[in-house]
Amino acid sequence: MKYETETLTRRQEEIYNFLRDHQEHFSTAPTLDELCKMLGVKSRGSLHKHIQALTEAGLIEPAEKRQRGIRLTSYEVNHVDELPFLGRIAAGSPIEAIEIPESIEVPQMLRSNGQCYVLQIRGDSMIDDGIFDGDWVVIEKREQARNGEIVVALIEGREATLKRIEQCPNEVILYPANSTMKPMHFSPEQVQVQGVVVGQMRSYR
Amino acid sequence: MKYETETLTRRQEEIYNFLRDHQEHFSTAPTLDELCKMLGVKSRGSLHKHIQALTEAGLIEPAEKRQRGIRLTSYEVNHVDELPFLGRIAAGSPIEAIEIPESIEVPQMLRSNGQCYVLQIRGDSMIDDGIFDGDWVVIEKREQARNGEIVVALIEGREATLKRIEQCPNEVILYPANSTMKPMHFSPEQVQVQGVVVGQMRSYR
DNA sequence: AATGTAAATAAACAGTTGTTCTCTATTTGT
DNA sequence: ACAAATAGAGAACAACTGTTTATTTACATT
Repeated sequence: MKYETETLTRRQEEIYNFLRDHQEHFSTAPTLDELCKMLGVKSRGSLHKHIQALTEAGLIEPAEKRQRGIRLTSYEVNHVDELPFLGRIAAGSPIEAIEIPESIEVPQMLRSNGQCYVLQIRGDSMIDDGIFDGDWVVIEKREQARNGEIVVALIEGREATLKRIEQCPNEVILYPANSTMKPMHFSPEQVQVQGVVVGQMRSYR
Repeated sequence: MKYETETLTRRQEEIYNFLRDHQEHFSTAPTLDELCKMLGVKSRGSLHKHIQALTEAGLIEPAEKRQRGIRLTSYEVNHVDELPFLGRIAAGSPIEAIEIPESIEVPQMLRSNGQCYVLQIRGDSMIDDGIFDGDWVVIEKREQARNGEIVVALIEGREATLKRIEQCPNEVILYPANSTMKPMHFSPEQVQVQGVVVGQMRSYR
């Protein structure tokens, strides 16, 4: 007998996609019987073989206690409502990118219609605007900003900071929201807007 | 045979409290066997009678599909992506409840394992703690708080506020996080903790 | 001393669930 | 055209789960 190939068969992929598409509608981990009904399969044993293959492929895992249904691996992580978590941002340094870009759950309310991503705040430079060390901010990727918006600004192509921006014809002023720091003045060429803050989240645990 | 009294027996209350205290630790709905082990009961049948009584009392409900464990009523509120949005809270007034309780999307990261709900902030009394007018806060329903936590406190049974709490044997101090306001001192009987802040969200649009 | 209630144990039952097996039909590759 | 791979049906099995019943123990009330 041959070793199993590590690629999925057509039907296995079909079933996996079904599980992915429907995982949101499962209140509890689905049963083989339930899945059979939904997939139109009449034999529990038939389905079991596919489920077993997917389990060995690491895409699925049985609910821990036995006899308690099947769920996708990292069930809650693959939610539709996730944005890429790109890294941490501290005043005066480049953005510290995450090696493996993770995902982070973000409610619809905290996003804009544009392309968004998430950064975590390092430091207290925005403390007076209610953005604290450790907070997550949702950034809409955008090159232009309106005056008064909080932006991810790249200074001299090196440092990245989160600041409130005021743009005049000949000058760009970045206001740190921290009474112990002073506004910084630049020429328009020195400052490049990378995105605008549209949401913020904090966990107290 | 007599009709069942509507009050719980000593043991029923004991078991109900156990379930309440431990619901956070259940990843899936617990089984009678599992509960037996945890409670030190050797017979599944013994426990079943108590569970049945609690179910009739409306405090517990069997997981929908049969053969899938037992959960507290409204257990799954914590497992969907939305939490009930109960109303707005302003310093010095009762909570302004929403007529029809809506739902609001809250990421897993911003919740605790306990029962949670969402309030929207009115006013600037927590501005120094980074909680602004219009922000949403995620509250874990809880009657006890640790010192330093931000709580929803009911004062004299009437006013509700969001404050940082310090509890001494003879005194409860509520600190508004706003330098223009002063800490308020109460006797322990005057202040009732209703919940603890575990998360916060803000939209900039 | 007699009685009733609460609580626990143990055994048994039926339905569910995951698993394994054999057998058959269909598709695929050479 | 033939063999291998894939897919499904159905049966059978053991473990688990909720439920019921009979029996015993402890305890408080009368």
